[in-house]
Order: sequence, then C-alpha cells, then structure tokens
Amino acid sequence: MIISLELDGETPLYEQLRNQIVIGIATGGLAPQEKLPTVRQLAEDLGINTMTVNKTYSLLKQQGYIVIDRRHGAKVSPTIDESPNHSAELEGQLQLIIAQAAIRGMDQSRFQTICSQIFSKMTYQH
Amino acid sequence: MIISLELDGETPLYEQLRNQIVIGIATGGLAPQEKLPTVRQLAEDLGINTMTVNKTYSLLKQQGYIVIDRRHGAKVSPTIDESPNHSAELEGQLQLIIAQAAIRGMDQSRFQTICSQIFSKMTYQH
Amino acid sequence: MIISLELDGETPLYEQLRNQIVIGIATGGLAPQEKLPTVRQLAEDLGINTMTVNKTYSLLKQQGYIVIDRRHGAKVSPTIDESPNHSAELEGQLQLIIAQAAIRGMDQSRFQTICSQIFSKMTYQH
Amino acid sequence: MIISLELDGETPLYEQLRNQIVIGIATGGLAPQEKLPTVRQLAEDLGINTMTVNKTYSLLKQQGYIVIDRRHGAKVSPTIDESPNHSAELEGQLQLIIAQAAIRGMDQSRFQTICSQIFSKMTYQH
DNA sequence: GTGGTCTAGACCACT
DNA sequence: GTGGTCTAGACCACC
Repeated sequence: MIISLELDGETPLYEQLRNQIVIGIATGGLAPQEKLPTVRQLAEDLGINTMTVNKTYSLLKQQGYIVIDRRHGAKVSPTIDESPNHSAELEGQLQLIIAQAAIRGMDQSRFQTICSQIFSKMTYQH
Repeated sequence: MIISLELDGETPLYEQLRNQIVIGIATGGLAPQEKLPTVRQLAEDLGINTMTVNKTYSLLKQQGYIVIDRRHGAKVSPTIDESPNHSAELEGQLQLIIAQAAIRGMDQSRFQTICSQIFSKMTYQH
Repeated sequence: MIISLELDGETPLYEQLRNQIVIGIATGGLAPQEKLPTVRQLAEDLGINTMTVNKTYSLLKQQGYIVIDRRHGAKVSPTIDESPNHSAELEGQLQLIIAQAAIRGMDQSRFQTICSQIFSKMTYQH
Repeated sequence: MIISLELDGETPLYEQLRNQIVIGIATGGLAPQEKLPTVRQLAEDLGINTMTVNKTYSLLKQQGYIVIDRRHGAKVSPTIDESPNHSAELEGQLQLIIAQAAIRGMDQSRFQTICSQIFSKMTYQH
C-alpha cells in the first residue's frame, strides 16, 4: 500500500495518514486482521516523527478501525462497528459537497456516475 | 436565512460560516445578486468577532461565490464559474466519505438515495 | 482547586491530571461552565510539559467532561451526557475493588459507610 | 474457573490475569489452599507467554494472595493479611469511581444496590 | 522489539 | 494569547 503525504498541506499529517489508512481498509489494500507497520517503521518510511504516527494509530484505534495487540502491534480490526450516528454526520458532509458541486455546474447524473465509480473500488465486506 | 455556529466544534468559525453561506446559495436561501449583511451586522448577530466574518467574506470572494463592491457591500455573484479542476478535488473528498460509509456498512443504493434527497433541495440554476 | 501529581508514580501524568479534574468536577471544585487554566499556565504551575496537559484536555474533551471554545479556551461542559454503557464498566471496576476489600476483611456495612462518606462530598447536579 | 483475557485491551495481560484470580479467590472459585495450575500449563491454556504468567504469580505472591512452594507449585494462601493501609488505597479508587458515577447521573441508592449485589457473591471467609 | 509516555522547544491557525 | 501540530530524542512497560 502506497502512502503519500503533503508535508506543506493544510491537513495535519496525522489526519492525512489516518484518511489514507481508512481508504486502504475500504479498498482492500489493507485486509481485516492484516498487520500494520510498526510505529517506528512507518515513521521512518514516511520521514516523519514517531509521535505523529503514534497519534494516527491512537485515533484509528479510538474510532474502531484498528486494534492494538500488546504482543504483535497494530492490525486492522476483524470487524468494524456499524456506528449508528454516522449517518447524520455523513449527510452533513454530503450536503456541503453536493452544494458545491451543484453551484459548479455538475448535474446529478454526473455526480452519481462518479460515486458509482468510487463505490466499485470499495471491496470491504462485513 | 438561519445560520448556527458550533462555538465548541472542531471546524473553524470562519469555515462553518463559509460553508453555511455556500449551502444557502445552492439551496436558494441566497439568490444570485442578493445582498449579504454587512460584516459588522453579521458579526453582531452571530456574536462573533468582525475579523472572523471578514475572513469568511474574503474567502468566499476569492472562491468566486460572492463579489464585494466597496459602495454597496457584498452580494452573491451573478454567475459562478464552473471551475474545471473542482472535479478532482471533489473526487478526493468523495473517496474518503464513501470509504467510511462502506466500512460502516452502508450499501450503494442507500447512499445514492441520500444523495438524491440532498440534490432535490438544490435549486441553483446556471 | 489543588492538584498534586506523583511524578514517579506508575499512573501516567496525563491520567492523574485527568482523574483529579474529574473529581474536581464531581465535588464542585470546578463548576459547570467554569473556565479551566490555559494549557501553558497549568503546565507551568505543575512543572510539566504543555503536551502532557494538552493530552489531558483532549482526553477530557473526548470523554465529554469539558468543551473547548476556540475563543476562550477550555471550560467544564455545561451538561455531561449520561453515558449508557458506563454502567457495565462501573460494575467491572467495582467487582474488583469489592473482591479485594472482602479478602482484606472489610465487611459490607463498613464498605457502605465509606461509600456514603465519599458520596456526600459529590455536589454535581444534573 | 474460567479466565478470559482481552488481548487488545488497555490493561496489561499480567494485570488482567491477576485481577481475575483475585476475584476467583473472593467469590470462591478458588478456595484457600487450593492449588493453582503451573505457570507452564496456564500459559499454554491461555495462549500467552510463560513470562507473563510468571509475573502474575510473583505479583500475587508479593501481595499475599498466594504462596509458592518450590515442590508443590503455587496455591492460594491459607490466610490473607488484613492489610491495614489497604483502606487508604481503597478510598482513593472509590473516590474516582464514585465521582464518575455521580457525573454520569447515577444516584447513591442505585450505586448501593449494585454494591450489594456484588457483595452477595463474595464468599471468602476469614 | 512493540507501543506508550514525557520533555523541550518550535511554529501555526484561529479569534 | 488560545489550543493544535510537529520534531528529535529519550526512557519505560509489556511481552
């Protein structure tokens, strides 16, 4: 799995990293139960501080995407909870994105096509 | 048009405000050419600093959503560019949102339904 | 409100700090809406690093005990959710404590007396 | 006696194990003088490292819960000290637990009821 | 060898 | 002036 960070972007590094790992899980780049790199290893590979990776892992753990086994390090959660209130949050995010798309002249069918393309790459199974 | 801010949220105030105005434009709460409140007025109504509102207006102007006339204040742009490179940015945002939705157990048809509902409220016409 | 940390204890500093603030809220040393010291100030007062205080505040925020207002810093939450699954967690903790008390020869009435004394100092109102 | 460990929990394995054995002693699952499994055996049963079990046994011995005889292995102490300074430690733990319970909206009578239920399962006799 | 914690010191975004 | 982020480097607890 390839990870690329924008060092000078506006999104915090730990959040960029978190996002890419989440996408990796959804698209199958990281299978359930698969072991993640160690904090040190990943930090070195990306050229960033171990604390930053540490924060990412803590966040992912707290959100249920990964579990941290004291014996073998971090791995993708075998099952991920179907967070109930996630739906409301999702709608809020979508509303803004769709508002911008509508203003920029994108029609609904084009939007749905893009969604379909993205969805077709999601291989995560419950 | 009603605007509500979460003072203790994670999103910066100026960005929350910007987002709500964009949604207002897309859903018809703010018509093209419609005059916006003065910086001063809006700041007072919302109980926030004028600098914050100022930053929001500057951002909206820079992104083409509003125009600022020194004499008559700010108003919604008569026409908004169909920014071409907006598409790439959109896909990036959607990818993350859809990844999270997929992991949380939402299937594509449910997702499309939600999109349709939101789209049906968008009244902005080019 | 007085806070004292064991620098060489086994409990992490950020957790000791978190615990004392929680107790402060429950016993009225910190009223709802009351402003907490700034991260820098508290770090200096306690002679520890700002990052450590920062972590404490993040944790308290995440657990709903405090809110962080971008304008004025951190303050005690006006209302704190009555976390539903807290009950199970509580029972687990109590079971261990009571087991140890029973083995050490403490009878139930004595235990209840101690609980009553502690409870009488809790002034937090919903 | 059944022991179950959370490999991905926050509590160290040796401590989880220690806690469950203490509860076992208090609730009668392990009688005074009863022999405990060998380090080797227990480690294998639980699928953990022998060092971990070893550490647990050392801890339990040091705290007076078990005695270790080189010839016959470990067994539950025939009598356990009524450690006097245990009381202070107990109060500290209870204070935090009760503070959290109070904030989360639990009233004293409900709390006392839960304590009674737990106490009724404690069978350890001095 | 793993993650967890802490420090000292720095810079940035937000208001 | 607030909290948020990041770094470099260190030590510790756990297994």
